[in-house]
Amino acid sequence: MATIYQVSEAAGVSLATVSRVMNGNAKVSERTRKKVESAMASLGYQPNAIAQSLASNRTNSVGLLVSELHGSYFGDLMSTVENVLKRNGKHVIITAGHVDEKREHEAIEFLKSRRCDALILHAEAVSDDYLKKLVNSKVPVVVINRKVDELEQNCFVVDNVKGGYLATKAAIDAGHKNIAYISGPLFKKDASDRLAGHKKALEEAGLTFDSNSTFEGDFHESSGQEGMQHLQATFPDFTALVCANDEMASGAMTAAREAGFDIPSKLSIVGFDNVLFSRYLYPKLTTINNPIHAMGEMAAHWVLEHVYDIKSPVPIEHLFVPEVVDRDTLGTL
Amino acid sequence: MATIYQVSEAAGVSLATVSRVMNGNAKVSERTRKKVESAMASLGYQPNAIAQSLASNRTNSVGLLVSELHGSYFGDLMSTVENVLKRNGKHVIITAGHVDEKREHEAIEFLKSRRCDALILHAEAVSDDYLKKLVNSKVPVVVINRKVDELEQNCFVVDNVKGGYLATKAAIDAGHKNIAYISGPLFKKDASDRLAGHKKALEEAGLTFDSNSTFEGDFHESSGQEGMQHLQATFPDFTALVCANDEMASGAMTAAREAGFDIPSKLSIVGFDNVLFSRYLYPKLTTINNPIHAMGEMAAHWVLEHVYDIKSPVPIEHLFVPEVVDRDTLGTL
DNA sequence: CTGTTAGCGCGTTCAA
DNA sequence: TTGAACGCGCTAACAG
Repeated sequence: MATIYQVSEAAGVSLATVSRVMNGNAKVSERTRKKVESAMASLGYQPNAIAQSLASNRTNSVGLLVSELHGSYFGDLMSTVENVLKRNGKHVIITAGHVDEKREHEAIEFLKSRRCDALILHAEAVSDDYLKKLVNSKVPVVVINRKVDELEQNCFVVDNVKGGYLATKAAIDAGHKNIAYISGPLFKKDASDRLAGHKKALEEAGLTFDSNSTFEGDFHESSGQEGMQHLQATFPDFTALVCANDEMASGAMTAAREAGFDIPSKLSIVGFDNVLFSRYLYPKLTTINNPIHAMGEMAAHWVLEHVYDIKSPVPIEHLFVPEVVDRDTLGTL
Repeated sequence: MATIYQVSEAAGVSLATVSRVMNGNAKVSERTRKKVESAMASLGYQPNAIAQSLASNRTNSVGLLVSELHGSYFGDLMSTVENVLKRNGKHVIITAGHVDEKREHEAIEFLKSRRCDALILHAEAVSDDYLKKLVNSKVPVVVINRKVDELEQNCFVVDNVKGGYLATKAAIDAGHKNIAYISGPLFKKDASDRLAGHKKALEEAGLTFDSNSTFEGDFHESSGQEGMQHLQATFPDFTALVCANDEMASGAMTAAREAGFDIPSKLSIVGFDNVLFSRYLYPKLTTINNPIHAMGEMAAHWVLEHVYDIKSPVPIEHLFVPEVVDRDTLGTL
């Protein structure tokens, strides 16, 4: 690996001059520029990003924390964030927190130790206090899918209460009165918010909420199956089932079929998130769009604007509104 | 951000001593270790990984190139690689090449500029020559899902010919004689290999290959739909359809249903890859297991062993064998 | 066991 | 417009 020093020797100029043509910030005469450039080319010179970072205190890379590296939801998130950042010459360093406080913490510390210029976090397990400290430290931070008090300007969230409301409202509008619900793990804010929206829609329609109509799942497919089975016992007459995410909806659909229910003639199902595979399901899942794509883009633009002085092409917004994606699993009664 | 220098001052020792307690490689007396550790704690010291890397020429991070950051296939790959590496204290830096020669090249150069200790590449677009040069340069490299001549020891691949063979063989064994095929883009080695396997199985069973029975897709869901429609015109009597990956199989299933074919009573379908969502499909997709998980693990172990001297718990293998995953979309004739 | 001293490869003053 | 010199924060000989 050639170094800047060898280039300077080959070009017969000083080290500083080579640095100047690399960064193009100071004046360099056309002639010396040519000399340097051809020297770089013939040596196959590539700057050492590590050394550049140490000297300039800039890494041109932003850290991204997700909960998992697999799954459509995070795939979409990583993909969009990387896209807009790379388009602007910035790189992304991705880590996974696995929804575990210790591991999330470690992942964030890793990103900090790599001196990322900014952090984009989908942090679920770490405390609000920790996030506040982080935001008040040197490194610019934004948080996705989590609203932290006093940090509104750093958070990008979807209105989960409204999403939950819309899902159940759609079922109600289709004529359903006995509506079961499979929630996510309720210690998670998004899960409890969605459930709150569900209750609100029920109430508004004059329907009473029966605690037997709910099952607490874990956002994974298998708990959708479990939930479906459980609910058949505790709340046998439901004609519609709202699930707090698409994975569980998929599991519920499987269980429903195994129990002999045709969808949607015998049972209607509504999901949440609108992940990619929801349209591959059969019947195609009616669900609530979680604008993860838009949130990821916005977070990336925030970073570009606040850290790299690259103005965002769109106004920065922090609250995103979900909407119903009407497909084939919700039937009218 | 406290530096090692401030810690040394606070602890009343030299800079080198602090370094020693951090890295734990040289002897340090219990007393001074305590002093240093408490100084580090009270200052909230965190080593600057950038500076460490520059000085030690070690980054403790390995670069991973995938084609896309989304999709089950790459999700699985990233997830497993990260898991085994992190378990051994190494970090992963992920980049995407988007199956484009220029972008793959840039992504790899980025990883090199970050001085990754090793590279794990799922490179589809870059040339064999480039990969050979890379392997012969300083940085250790392994390639996933691509066999490069002379680089067998650095490649981890599944036997795609055999996979294609098994898929079609399964259909033949179930009594099918008119078997259509939707391939991937044939300039890709894995796609053409799978097709070769298909032909081999046909031949072996005394069935003649009809070029009208094949449609060249692009591995995406939509081309599965197109393929299905196309084949109904060119090869109308097929009772089984083999697809070169699960996404296209999913698309074909949708198209088949829209055309009124029941699966599997009227039409059998076999996929390839066994990605996560293949079991969420209805009916659950019969497919060929692509041991991406095993390959990812193996690649990670290779790196640990060759670069970090951490012996692999399992013998390193380079060729993986696919197998049939028997589910619900293949019916007997 | 501990301290001193060179670098690692590069950016950035400050002079010239 | 260019060069010399210093420093970024840390590791790694080499002494002691």
